[in-house]
Amino acid sequence: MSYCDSCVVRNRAICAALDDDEIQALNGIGRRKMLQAGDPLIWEGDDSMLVANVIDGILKLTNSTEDGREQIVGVVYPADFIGRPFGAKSNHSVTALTDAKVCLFARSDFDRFAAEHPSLEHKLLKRTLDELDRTRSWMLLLARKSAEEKVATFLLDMSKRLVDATCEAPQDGPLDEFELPFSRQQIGDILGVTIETVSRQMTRMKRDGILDLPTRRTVKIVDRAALEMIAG
Amino acid sequence: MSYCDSCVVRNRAICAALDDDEIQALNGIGRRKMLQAGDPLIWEGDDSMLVANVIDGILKLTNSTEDGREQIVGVVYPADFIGRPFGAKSNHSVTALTDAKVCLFARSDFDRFAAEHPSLEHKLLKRTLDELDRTRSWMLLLARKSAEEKVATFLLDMSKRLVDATCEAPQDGPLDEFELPFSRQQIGDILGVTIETVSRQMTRMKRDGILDLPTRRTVKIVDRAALEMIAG
DNA sequence: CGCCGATTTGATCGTGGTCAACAATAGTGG
DNA sequence: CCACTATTGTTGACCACGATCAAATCGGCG
Repeated sequence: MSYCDSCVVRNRAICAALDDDEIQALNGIGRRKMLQAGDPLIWEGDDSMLVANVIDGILKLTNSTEDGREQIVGVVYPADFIGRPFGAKSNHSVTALTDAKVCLFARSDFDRFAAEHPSLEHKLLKRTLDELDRTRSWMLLLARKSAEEKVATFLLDMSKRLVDATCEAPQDGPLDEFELPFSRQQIGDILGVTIETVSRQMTRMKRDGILDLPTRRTVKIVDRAALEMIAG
Repeated sequence: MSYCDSCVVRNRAICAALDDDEIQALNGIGRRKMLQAGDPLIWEGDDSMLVANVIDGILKLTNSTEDGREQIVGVVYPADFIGRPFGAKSNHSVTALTDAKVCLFARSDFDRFAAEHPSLEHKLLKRTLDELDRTRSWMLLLARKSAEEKVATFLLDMSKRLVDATCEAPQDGPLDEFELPFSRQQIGDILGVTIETVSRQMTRMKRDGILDLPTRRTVKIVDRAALEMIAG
């Protein structure tokens, strides 16, 4: 009997590469951990001792300058992988944005296990390549897009990414209404703008009939075509 | 007899994971290709049919908006890997910045070969994880740093990255004088600023005695400490 | 209801973009 | 080797977007 048998991400996380015996072995070196919103998991610059799979919740990866400017460089969702195997240093901090549950491994244990299970490394490689592509696309947004384009692109991205996180029933298209898992400050930290700019852009889109904002965290996309036009 | 026997990156590229027999097999599915500065290798949005190892030269990876704004999302040097194995689409264009030599594979051939050679995938995974870390660190620069900080950070990065590309004799520390492999336009495309801004920052640093700029492409770091201070 | 943090709104300012002219260098042909 | 041109880089004037500072308002929670 192992935790993994009932794991909700058993078939989506990199664990999907493993058969039952292998899962059993992996289970032996991992442990579950609950995090509350705001809890840090890894600190930038620390020795990288941990890796993890996200079971539930959303976490952010951040880089900071010495004088305190922060940039969110990645957001991880259930089934995503966290941490830096085969490396000595963590280059970014990991912090829970919502209450979260992760499956935690000592890096050295994981490294050893991975080296013996090529199919696991293969899945991790595919995942890492995908993440690299996504990250590179985001660079174009950070460096070249206007505040308006950034916010529009962000909202469209959310409406796609939150599909399976939001509802039990599988849904194919993007969501037209969803709860933001981020505060305005965090949206600013993702887009590289200030909270005031995020706020102004969103209220302007509401005024223009593109969005509806029933509550602070709820977004309803009224005119998706217009939003896509703005996103560029 | 294979090309690989005399390959200058044989021991630094992912090929280093392979023994002589395996190299022989890989050699069978690859071919060499020369590129001139400016030649495209892969187009953004194309079906991803190619992957490659860089043997010599420098290439850029770019993303563009529909209206023509371009962002360089990565720069690859000798021994680096190019392309998107196990995926359908290329998310960015690849173009030679200098004359270059690459070792080219059909993606499907490479995918098959990689699946049979876990040690190759392991090297590729480590490389991809490193590249992801580097890319994420660059996001902080793009999103949060001032033009002055961007240029300073860029020059310091160059002085490290160009060490083994520049001179035959191995040198440990960063270079204090080097040739930029980029035009002002390309530097702007890397940093997410305009050519005028790059130019102004560099001439200001020259005026302040931090740099010397003997020719357009030559940079001499006179006061490294000051440059590091500015880079933040 | 009253408090506190999050968000919105407003006024002002500065960095870096834009547009334009000019300078310097590389490239080409006589 | 020099004249001519094309390309690349520099400099200046001006402007706009988004940052900053400040105040008002909203919303959650005891």
